[in-house]
Amino acid sequence: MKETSPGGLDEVRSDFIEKIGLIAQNDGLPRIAGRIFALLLFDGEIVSFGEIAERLQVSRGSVSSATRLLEDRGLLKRVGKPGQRQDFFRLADNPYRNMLDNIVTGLDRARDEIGDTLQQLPQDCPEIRRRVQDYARFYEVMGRAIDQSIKTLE
Amino acid sequence: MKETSPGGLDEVRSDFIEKIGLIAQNDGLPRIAGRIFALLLFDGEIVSFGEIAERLQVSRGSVSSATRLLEDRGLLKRVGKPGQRQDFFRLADNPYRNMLDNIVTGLDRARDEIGDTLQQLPQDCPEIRRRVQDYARFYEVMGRAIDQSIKTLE
DNA sequence: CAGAGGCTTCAGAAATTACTGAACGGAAAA
DNA sequence: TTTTCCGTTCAGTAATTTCTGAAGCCTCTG
Repeated sequence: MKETSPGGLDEVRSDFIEKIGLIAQNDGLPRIAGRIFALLLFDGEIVSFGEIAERLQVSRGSVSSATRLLEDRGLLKRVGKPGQRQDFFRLADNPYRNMLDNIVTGLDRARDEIGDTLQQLPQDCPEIRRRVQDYARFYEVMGRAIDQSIKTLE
Repeated sequence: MKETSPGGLDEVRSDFIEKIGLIAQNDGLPRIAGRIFALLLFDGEIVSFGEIAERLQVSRGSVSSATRLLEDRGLLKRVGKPGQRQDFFRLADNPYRNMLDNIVTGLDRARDEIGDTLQQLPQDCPEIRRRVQDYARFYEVMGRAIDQSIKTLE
């Protein structure tokens, strides 16, 4: 008996892929990017460009931009196969670590922007400065916490 | 000399408000919500419903939905003023703590959904299970880290 | 060199989300 | 009770983002 029985692995997989698509959307990524990530994560194999387009039923253009996005973020790796002209993809070696790095980068940027405001604030309004400082601290503390979790994860 | 000198406090404030509006948008919140939060943070005073609409040049409808959103998330507090029919707002007592709580809630939800998939996966595909488990662990570790940072912040 | 295969780019379509403004309902004031 | 003042709701509009599909370009193959 194959694993393609009704209510079996195939359904779990497609549910998973859709689920992660929504989570990605929630995190500000294109839905398709989440689905591709989920596909690679679930199957754990090297998948071709064309196969992604076919299995997810999306245009090649979408696959191109989504894979590039994921590649830039260090979530997947583009690999070549000898004798094959197509591009192939697999999960990056340390996708979660890279996700966390990306998050920390974003938090740092936010903190820096708030820091700029702080610097522009004259000394003679200490209450405002303190409130803005508290806000900056929020991003700083969260960034540090996530930075810490990178070590936990390894 | 008043603090309204050109290039002075007023400009820093409006820059700040716009900046936080964009950060909010980046975090998946309506821009207006971020602006309102920034306004209350910067001024540190109790501000009326009408004043928010006027100062930010947005419709009363937008103020209504954005303040409700921020209120639900525990970022601002709606208060009454004796002899005044208008609603007034101020920052919540512990806005950053509540922001972090909200983030942890979202992470927990994601982890739970992935956990559901894990439960549906038969035992005879240990590789898939391990990969999905790693993914769930990512959300779990991050959630714990942020939970930890709540204590740091207090 | 010609042809084919394959990724990328980009202009436009589709979908989602935010925002407005007017109508509504309720509470305070007169 | 009538009037006034406010906040909320909702239908429609605006703006943004995502996705598609065709044209373009490069590389490999024969």
